[in-house]
Amino acid sequence: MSNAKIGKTAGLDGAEESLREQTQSVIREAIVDGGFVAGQKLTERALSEITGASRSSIREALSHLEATGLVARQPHRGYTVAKLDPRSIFEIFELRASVETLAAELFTERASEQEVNDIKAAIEILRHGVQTGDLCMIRSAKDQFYNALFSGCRNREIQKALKSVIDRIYYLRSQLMSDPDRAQASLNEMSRLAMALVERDKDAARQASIAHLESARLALVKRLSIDDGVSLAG
Amino acid sequence: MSNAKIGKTAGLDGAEESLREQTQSVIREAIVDGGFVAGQKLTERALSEITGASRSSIREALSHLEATGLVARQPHRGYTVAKLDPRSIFEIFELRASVETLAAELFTERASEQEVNDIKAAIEILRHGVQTGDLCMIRSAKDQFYNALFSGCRNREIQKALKSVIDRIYYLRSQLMSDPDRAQASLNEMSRLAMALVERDKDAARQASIAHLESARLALVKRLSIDDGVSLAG
DNA sequence: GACTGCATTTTGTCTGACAATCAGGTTTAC
DNA sequence: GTAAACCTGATTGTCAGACAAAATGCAGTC
Repeated sequence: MSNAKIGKTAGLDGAEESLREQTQSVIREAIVDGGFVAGQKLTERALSEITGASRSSIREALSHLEATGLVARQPHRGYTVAKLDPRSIFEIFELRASVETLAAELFTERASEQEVNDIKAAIEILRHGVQTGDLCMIRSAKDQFYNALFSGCRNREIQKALKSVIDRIYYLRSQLMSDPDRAQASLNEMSRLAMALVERDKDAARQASIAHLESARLALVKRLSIDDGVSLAG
Repeated sequence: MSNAKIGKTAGLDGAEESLREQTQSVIREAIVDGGFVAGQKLTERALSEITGASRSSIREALSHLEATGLVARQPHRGYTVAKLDPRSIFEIFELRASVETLAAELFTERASEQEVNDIKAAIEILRHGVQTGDLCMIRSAKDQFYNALFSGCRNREIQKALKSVIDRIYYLRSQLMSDPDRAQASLNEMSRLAMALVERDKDAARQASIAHLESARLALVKRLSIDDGVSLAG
């Protein structure tokens, strides 16, 4: 009965993750991929059945995920997939605008040639994905882009901070990218950013990063039919 | 035997924290206050004896703290208080310089009069603490200052991000503040920042924040006898 | 002193237990 | 008919105890 779904992944990866970590990954991925939707209740028994892990491991995993902000706990009511109200989305973008822009600036100073090439490659894949409307390709291209950016800025704290907030809005991305106009606009913005990164032009990177995030935020706000003025106030 | 050290804190606080959360707080505070030193091993049995909680609760608490970066886990070797190498300290300050400065800027736009007054009050306490060399007072004044700043910037994401990195270098603060010169310098810098915040002068706040963090970083680096060039490279 | 083998400790995980609490439906009172 | 009171089943929060696997420490050997 136990280990039914996760198993030992015998010998293939040398990583040797603990069961709790694997469980955590399963839950995390289910959330960011949209398999678990925002607000959904996560009962320990259900997770136990899905993952095959015992309540102890599930609870440890949930405790970790709670700290990352992906799930929320209500006393005696258990865990739910964290909900993002418009206000939180605004706040996340405000933070991202600052940190991600810093990451871009640092990238221009510190990235290796390999990382610069990764950026170039990611943009090419992204372009192809947008042309063919392949959401999956778009997603993996963006992942690659951001991984190169994070790696190139040579700052694990920035990486951690960004990863955590991006994780939380990840599931909204596919919603946005399914709109071809937004996909095209996003490609243009990211291309501009990529060009600045490749040329190691700090100022241009800064501007492109800010522009991209602002644009993404507006698109999201529009998509969620939120009056920006309201979410700004208070 | 159980609940020996934590107990129910009967009725005083309406918060009604779960035992796991209380345990977490106890461990966290022990770390940031320096009761547990960096690198120290945290065995489950020892923590269990200290807090009175069972292994399950301890492990949940540790799992949460691991996510916040305060403790580190090594497979089959358990948890230790997270160690900060010079590189990480540098990275944290780089991140802080960006986010904390943003917080200061936002404060000038969004803070309530109450929060402005809290800043003023905190600086007065800080001044008094520095004059008398009372480290405890200095600490609580800085806590108050930062709480007001975080609250006034009206962005919980920024608050969370900053709290988490500041927690991790908290224990270094008292080391720095025990040097009267540094304490005085810190007071001057923070006064300048406070003045800008009170006058809601965004540009001045930005500059003061950057200056303060850079100065704090340099002091820390000097204190730890680190060649800045080395920690910057790579 | 370096190395090997065994005993002890610790981790990682599971199971089963139980009180407290919550959620939902049912009965009762007005 | 609605609202309050009640009961019941599910779920959480926590504990204790179990056990294999891994790490650690130590004694004895070379």
